[in-house]
Amino acid sequence: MTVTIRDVARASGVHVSTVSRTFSAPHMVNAATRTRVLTVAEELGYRPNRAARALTTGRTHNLGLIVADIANPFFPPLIKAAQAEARQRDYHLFVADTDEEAGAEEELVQAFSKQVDGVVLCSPRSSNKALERLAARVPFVVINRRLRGAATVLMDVGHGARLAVEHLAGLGHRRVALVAGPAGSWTSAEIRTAAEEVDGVELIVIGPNAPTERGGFAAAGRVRESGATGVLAYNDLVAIGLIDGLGELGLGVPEDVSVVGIDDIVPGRLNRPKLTTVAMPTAAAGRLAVDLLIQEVTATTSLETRLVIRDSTAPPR
Amino acid sequence: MTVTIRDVARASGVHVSTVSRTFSAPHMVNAATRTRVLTVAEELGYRPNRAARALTTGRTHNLGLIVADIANPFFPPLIKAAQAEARQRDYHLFVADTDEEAGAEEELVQAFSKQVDGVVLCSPRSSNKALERLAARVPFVVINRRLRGAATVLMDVGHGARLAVEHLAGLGHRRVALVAGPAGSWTSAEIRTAAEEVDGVELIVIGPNAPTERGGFAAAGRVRESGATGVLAYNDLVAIGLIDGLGELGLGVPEDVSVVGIDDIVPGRLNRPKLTTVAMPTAAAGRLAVDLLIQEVTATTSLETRLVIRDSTAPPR
DNA sequence: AGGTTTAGTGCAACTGTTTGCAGTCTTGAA
DNA sequence: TTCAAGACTGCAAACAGTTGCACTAAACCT
Repeated sequence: MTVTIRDVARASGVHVSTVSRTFSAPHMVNAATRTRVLTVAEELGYRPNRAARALTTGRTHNLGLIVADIANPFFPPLIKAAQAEARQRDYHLFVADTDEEAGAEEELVQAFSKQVDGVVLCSPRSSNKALERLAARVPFVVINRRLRGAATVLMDVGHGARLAVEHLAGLGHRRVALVAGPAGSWTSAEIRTAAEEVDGVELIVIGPNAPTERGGFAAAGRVRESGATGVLAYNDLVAIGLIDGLGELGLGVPEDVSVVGIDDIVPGRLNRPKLTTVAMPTAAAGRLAVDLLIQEVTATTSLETRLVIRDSTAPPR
Repeated sequence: MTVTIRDVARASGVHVSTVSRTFSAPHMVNAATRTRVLTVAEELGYRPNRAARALTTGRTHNLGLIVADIANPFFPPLIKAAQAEARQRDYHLFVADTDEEAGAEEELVQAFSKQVDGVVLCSPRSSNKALERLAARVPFVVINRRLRGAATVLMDVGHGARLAVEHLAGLGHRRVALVAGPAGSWTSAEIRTAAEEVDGVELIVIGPNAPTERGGFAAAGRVRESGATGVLAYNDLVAIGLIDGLGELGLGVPEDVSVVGIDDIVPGRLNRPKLTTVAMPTAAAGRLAVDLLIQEVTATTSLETRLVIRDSTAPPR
């Protein structure tokens, strides 16, 4: 029923090894034979069996991608780009989701290990110890986490945060609130130190907060009390929640207070006012991670972020 | 380096077939031997090689999932659920994206075919002919498309649309606009016929429109001209765009006109006003599709939709 | 006691490809 | 004309498992 390399060999009068070579090392076979084999293969509808190939070569041409939550709007563009890049290079991509549990990461990598040539881990929560253990099992690249010895792609949030605060300063804001993320978050720390570096504005840090819409909503009161006219939120979800919360308190955005988010997720673009935000190069990160994996290079890359100015920022009253 | 079934066999003094059986048919091996083999395997860090297993059994324990656009907010919850279900049943899930091109579907299934036990196709755009051709290659189940002979999971948009219009009618709206989707869309037709069945309201169909925010935005003018006080949009993106467009024309939602969307995507929940919408059971659909695939049953299922009432609907002036 | 079932295990063939090695046949150079 | 060097191609042994069949020994019947 399923047509194998042997069928093709028989039908085209050559040995299986020749058929094999016309697919995996075409230059080693005579042009005439090659086209003959190719046409016969086409007629018979032959497709190489990747499992068999994997068995001998040890390479599966599969990659794994592990993220915290597929449904979190931050990830889909990254997944999409990674998938596209993989496919273009004739790889297939397994996607898995830890549901925000650190333990699941290790378990997933284990499960993947015999089945992929490498895995990309997005913002892994596992300890360094655990990650080193995994490195022994399967090559991987991490996104958004510093980890020496491993291939890494970072997005330079710090730079983006600085741009954001400078943007606010440029509009004339002198008191800027930073609605921070969860305690212990690398990103949150990065944002804070960058924001503090900007001259000419007084920075009030509010937090820690949950990295969600509710977190932003809940922070609205303290933002008002702070007297800030501009605010940088930990991410777009927080920004959206904050704008909502400020609205409840009778403060309009951007008339009364300017808000800038981070991430540039779809809901921010659809929000009213459209969110001014720091765009994270998630697609580029996904692509790059896949490339690094396939080419087996260990490098640390830092991707530029940029500020997208939309409607949630304006000069202060 | 990599530990195989033979290593385990040698170390535990049994034949490879016994080791094989302790993993794939535990009941066929004596309890004592089984535990011995198991502990030895554990010590050696043995993991069955899925490629080799796939080669002999013909089953890969992999599934494919093909959607139009991973980054479209409609899909991630479905992908997430499908992935979780697959993993729970010891399957891995390839995710791929056609980027909205019908041709890519067939190509992708081809590419997957030797590598998966089945694939789930979400709202496939390919012709019936093409799909039948694919059915010969690999088992599949389709989501959101009627296709006789294939396992199918449908979401009953029609019912949801009816509920939506009834909701508007119940609030007192007598003139309701339907901002339809693209011409030739099954969903759009379904929505329309269901909406027309509701008594007591006059339905004005506006469209076809692009199924995007811009499509909704562009339709705002015609909605105003129609004199409708309530509108059912083709989906949440259209609804969000429409609300924006109505705002530009000086019409507030829900004060001046009520809007209900379809899909219940995240951006709708975060919108202001929060969108009243027809919730599609995408997660359930994803789970069910992989179940059907794994159990190899050919069934046609129709999943209930429900109306989620939030802030974009109110009684007319 | 003798025959039959049953549980547990070993044997070896098989899955579809790759690849190092060896052989054949041209070609080109000396 | 002879020899070396390529260019192709065939051979057969892996790769890491699964599984039908045969075999042994113990347990179960009459």
